[in-house]
Amino acid sequence: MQVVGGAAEEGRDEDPDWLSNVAADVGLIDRSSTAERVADVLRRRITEGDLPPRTRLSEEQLTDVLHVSRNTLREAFRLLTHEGLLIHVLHRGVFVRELDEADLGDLYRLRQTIECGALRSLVDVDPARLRGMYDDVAASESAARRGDWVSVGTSNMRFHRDLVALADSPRTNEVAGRLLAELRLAFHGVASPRRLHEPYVARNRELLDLVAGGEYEKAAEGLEGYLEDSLTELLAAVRSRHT
Amino acid sequence: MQVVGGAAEEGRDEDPDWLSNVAADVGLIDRSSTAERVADVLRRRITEGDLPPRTRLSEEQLTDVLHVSRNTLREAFRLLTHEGLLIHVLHRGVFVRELDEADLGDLYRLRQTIECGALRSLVDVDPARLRGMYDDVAASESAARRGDWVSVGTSNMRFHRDLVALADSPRTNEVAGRLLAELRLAFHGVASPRRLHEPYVARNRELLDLVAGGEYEKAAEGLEGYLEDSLTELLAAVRSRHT
DNA sequence: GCATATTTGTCCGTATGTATA
DNA sequence: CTATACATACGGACAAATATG
Repeated sequence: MQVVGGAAEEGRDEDPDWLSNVAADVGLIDRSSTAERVADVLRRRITEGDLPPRTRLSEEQLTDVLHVSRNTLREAFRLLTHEGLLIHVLHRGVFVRELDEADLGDLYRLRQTIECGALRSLVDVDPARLRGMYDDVAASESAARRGDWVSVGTSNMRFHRDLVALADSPRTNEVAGRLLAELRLAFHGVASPRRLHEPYVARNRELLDLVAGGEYEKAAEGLEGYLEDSLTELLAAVRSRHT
Repeated sequence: MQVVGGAAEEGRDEDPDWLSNVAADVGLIDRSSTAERVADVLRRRITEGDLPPRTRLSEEQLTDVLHVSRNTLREAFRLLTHEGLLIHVLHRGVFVRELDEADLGDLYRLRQTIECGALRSLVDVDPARLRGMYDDVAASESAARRGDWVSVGTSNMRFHRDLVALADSPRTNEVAGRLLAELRLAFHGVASPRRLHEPYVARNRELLDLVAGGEYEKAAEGLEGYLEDSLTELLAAVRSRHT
């Protein structure tokens, strides 16, 4: 398919390790099946907002564009459906998911248990592991100064992903990743992304300082209120969009 | 396919609501696709222990037995792979997942945050909603008196599923369901299921009484220790099996 | 190490069933 | 009610990778 180009066209006897590493760095993951690469493309289009909620993904149309068979495409659909980005209506096809207010409430409640639970499970975090999160905060601050609120949102979400990752639990990471991906569905198409993201830049730094100081319980309590406020803002934003 | 038989053979103009309800009750859900029904069959075989971990699921073999095409079967594989019950090795096929000790530790840590988080989020649970859980406990006690430890394990897991369901969060339910399904992979093939399940029959009742009394925080704390003990037992059991 | 057989990965064409105009 | 469009499911085919001798 066109995305990976002629990477594995000619039958090299052995792909050296550095090759797959480079491919991973550039984002052209080659170790995966065609279906997963198709899913990667669609996931990006969705999370970047090119495919807004309620968009129908026609099998015929996409097989033409992506140059893959319907079977392969359907496998990609399955992947994304189970990530919550698509919904599958029997005999009607797949659509980009739209989140209603109940979904948002549910999403934030689970975020609260997952993220705060991750914080509370911490013991003696190596300060070196917080460097990435300080980078995330710095990226948010820089983007905020530029007024690039979409980028602020992106690095805020990366902050939360890295926060959960401190707990070193693969399954927790996976669940958190899915929640954050779903959340992006709600962020796109909001009238004022500034109100949605700006307040949390400073709060992220405060939170991170608490973690750096080993005050995990305090951090968890702070995060609880943080998420409640965030949900309130988000609900207000989507409500104003629908009127 | 043969599993659902001739449920919706003749084209009735309108299925009355009670009909689909009955179908759901009996477990012959007809609204699903063939792939999902195939996945249901395989899921049952796996969770019941008929297909032990490391078993390879041959496409050719299963298409013969289940009378479905390879494409349909592969869609079912995809579903179960994303539930964590199968692993998919590129160009080698799918295998029933085997959990190592790290998996078990990870699983229980996430269980702890999810289940205890669900308990802590409760406020004023309607006592009527606890009836199902009291039934679960009664079923465990009855099976324990019979010495049917596998059934004890089954109703214990149902207890935990219903416990999480009290929080009324669809996503939390889904995550908890997947965790419990994965857990069953580890339970089967254990030498002494009694040690694994018996101690928790009484503890389930204690826990439930705390919930009935509105002592959610106390229940959550109790559950933490409960799960730690359970993990210790489980690790000992799988270790003794591998020697 | 090599050649062969087996199995999976991918794609295509088609027939059937379902939803919507 | 009919017609159209589309998803569902099937079977066959070939390529690619793996396993086996």
